[in-house]
Amino acid sequence: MAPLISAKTRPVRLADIAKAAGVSHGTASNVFARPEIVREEVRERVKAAAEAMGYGGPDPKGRLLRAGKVNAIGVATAEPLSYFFDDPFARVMMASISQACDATGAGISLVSAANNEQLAWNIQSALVDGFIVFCVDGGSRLVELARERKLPFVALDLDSDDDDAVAAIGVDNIAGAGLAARHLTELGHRRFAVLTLPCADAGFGPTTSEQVEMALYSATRDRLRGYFAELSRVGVDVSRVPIYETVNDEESVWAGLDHIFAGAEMPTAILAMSDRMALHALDWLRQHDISVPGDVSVVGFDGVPEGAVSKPPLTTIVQPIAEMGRLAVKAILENDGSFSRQSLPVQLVVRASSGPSPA
Amino acid sequence: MAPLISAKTRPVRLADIAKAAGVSHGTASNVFARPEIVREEVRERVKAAAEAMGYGGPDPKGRLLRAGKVNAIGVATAEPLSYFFDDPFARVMMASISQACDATGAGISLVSAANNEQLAWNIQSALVDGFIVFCVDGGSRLVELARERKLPFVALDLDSDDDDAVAAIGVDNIAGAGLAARHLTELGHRRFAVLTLPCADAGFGPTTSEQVEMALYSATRDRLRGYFAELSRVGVDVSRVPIYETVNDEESVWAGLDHIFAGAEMPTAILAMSDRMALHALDWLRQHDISVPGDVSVVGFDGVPEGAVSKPPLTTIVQPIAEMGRLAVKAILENDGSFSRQSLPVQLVVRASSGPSPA
DNA sequence: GCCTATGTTTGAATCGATCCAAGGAAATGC
DNA sequence: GCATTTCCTTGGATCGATTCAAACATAGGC
Repeated sequence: MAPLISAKTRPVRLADIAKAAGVSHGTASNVFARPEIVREEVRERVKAAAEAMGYGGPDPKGRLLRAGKVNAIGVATAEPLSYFFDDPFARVMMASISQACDATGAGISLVSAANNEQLAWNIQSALVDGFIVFCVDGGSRLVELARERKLPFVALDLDSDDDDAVAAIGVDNIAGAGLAARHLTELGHRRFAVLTLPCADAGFGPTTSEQVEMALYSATRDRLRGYFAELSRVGVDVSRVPIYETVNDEESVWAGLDHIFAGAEMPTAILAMSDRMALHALDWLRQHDISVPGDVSVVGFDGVPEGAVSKPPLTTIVQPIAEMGRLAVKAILENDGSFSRQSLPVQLVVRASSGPSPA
Repeated sequence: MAPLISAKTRPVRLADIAKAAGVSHGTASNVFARPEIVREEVRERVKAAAEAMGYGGPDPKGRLLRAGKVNAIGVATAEPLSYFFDDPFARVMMASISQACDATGAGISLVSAANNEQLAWNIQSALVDGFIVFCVDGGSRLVELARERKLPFVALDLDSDDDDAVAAIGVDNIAGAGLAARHLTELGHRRFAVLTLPCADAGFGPTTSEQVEMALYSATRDRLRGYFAELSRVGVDVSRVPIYETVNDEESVWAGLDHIFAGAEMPTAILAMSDRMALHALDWLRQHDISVPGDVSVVGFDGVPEGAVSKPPLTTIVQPIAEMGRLAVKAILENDGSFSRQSLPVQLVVRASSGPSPA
């Protein structure tokens, strides 16, 4: 049986087994890296020495420095690590990113952190060949940090205000939001409420379109612009449309609906900037015996799989998530130093959560 | 604006900016690692040089070699990478692992591969301080590879047949399966069917208990043993209980049920070795207008959150997934060279998918 | 016996940082 | 003015591998 590792002993190095086998370290290295070029007798001797000394194979730490390439891409977000496994949008995106990575043999490192300081350090010290940056929240800071590493990186989701030196893959949020709103106005809705993604730092509550305009992240701004452009077009007074800022979780969405439906004029349609919020909204409405789409219609944004099987199935704006993931990985791995910004089309998918306005 | 990276130019090194700023590399290093010990005037000069030359900060590749610690743990599985985001059990487990990592500031590297050869290389070259090994399939090979790295590692799920030099965290599968079976026998069921996890390499179809006994992975074996021990106890002839091997996806589960319900004696109860299979089974039964639990009861295994909201909610054996994740991370990070094997308790959670036997 | 071709092995250089003992300069004490 | 302390800076050693030109050995050709 191989000797157990002890916490005390210094790990065995290639040089140690080279000495033990009486060969140079160059030869020892070849035994592992290019076994075919070393004479069989020597090869066996080195391998035997390695076995006897409990050598764990060439340490990637050493190899890495020489080789330069890590062969892994980092996926970064300002959320805690568990975001990757909890959030429906993130999961679908990650699944497509991982497929692209599998196809090319690249690994994935999850980079993230609870607090801001930790995040900076984690990005600075991540062992990766490039970053894919999830711009859900705190996007600009994240982009800034990633850029400082001078490694290839792509931002997921276009920031229309960003300068063009940032490679990005995203969708046209204004057009998508417009599609969602138009779907509802065409169904006759005139009284709306909007659930927005986080704008300022961590907090939820009623907000205004001026505040949303200052949102850190452009998807939030653009989606509101898209909604309001369409609503204005049909004569809705957007200054009276309640906007509730959430943190994209159940608690804040429910608080938002408590607030919205406590108002004098109850909306007949809810525009949610993410499917996650929309799904939480459906739960709240069901619990309050408000019929969807009889009393209230709900339209989400993202196109996560859960939306297809919710009760009722969710009308939403579908992003080509798989395509975005594939393009992002490609952009990192085939990085040629050029920056590119790609905008992908979105699609309105009508399901059962939206219907004609009551009244 | 900082100069753009070009694919051609060799990246700037710490030594380059030290030279440019007219200081030693030692001092240059201190500017980034311990700025407080270098004189302000010098610090600014070096920082200015760094900025001017487009230096991306100390390369973690270099630091790593010196420091020795990666500060990341690898999570390995023999499935493709997307398994981490697709599979409900994996997701819950990963969420708890990531929480534990966040708490300690460690990163996560996903290690996996489409094919076996690639997998070996990926494990050998993963830049991690230790491994958590998901033993869903091909477990023993994975454990072998991880062990060869001589890094701390923990297998998730105990393999009762493994030798004791492998640290592992798992649940008592025999007892858990017994609990599931007893629940059904107490409800009066006597006609059963079993859906098993993969036994041999990739393939699905009817199988036998002898075949399952040869399953690569002990959880499969143990769960069947647990089921059959209980069924035998109440006098069921287990040799006549149909066993269908799936690959834990919708297609193979549905094929299994097609097969099982085509038989002469339709079962009144289905024992599924994972919630994922159980949930697919519920879908199949609903589509075939077979009432659950009126006609058929279904009991799963794992305790994933989806089971609580399925139609009907799933009776299952709940594993303490969060606890397992936390312990696994702790075992890696606080590795003191000792091996430990921990078996955690499971719990029967009765929901609406199980009821009294008809007839 | 000399020259070439072929196959192995060697040892120095390199990757990019951090650490540390030692040295130098300025400030303080007496 | 000399000794002591304090504060910065220096440059060599180190982390663990890979790579490559050069040295060496052996065999074969003539």
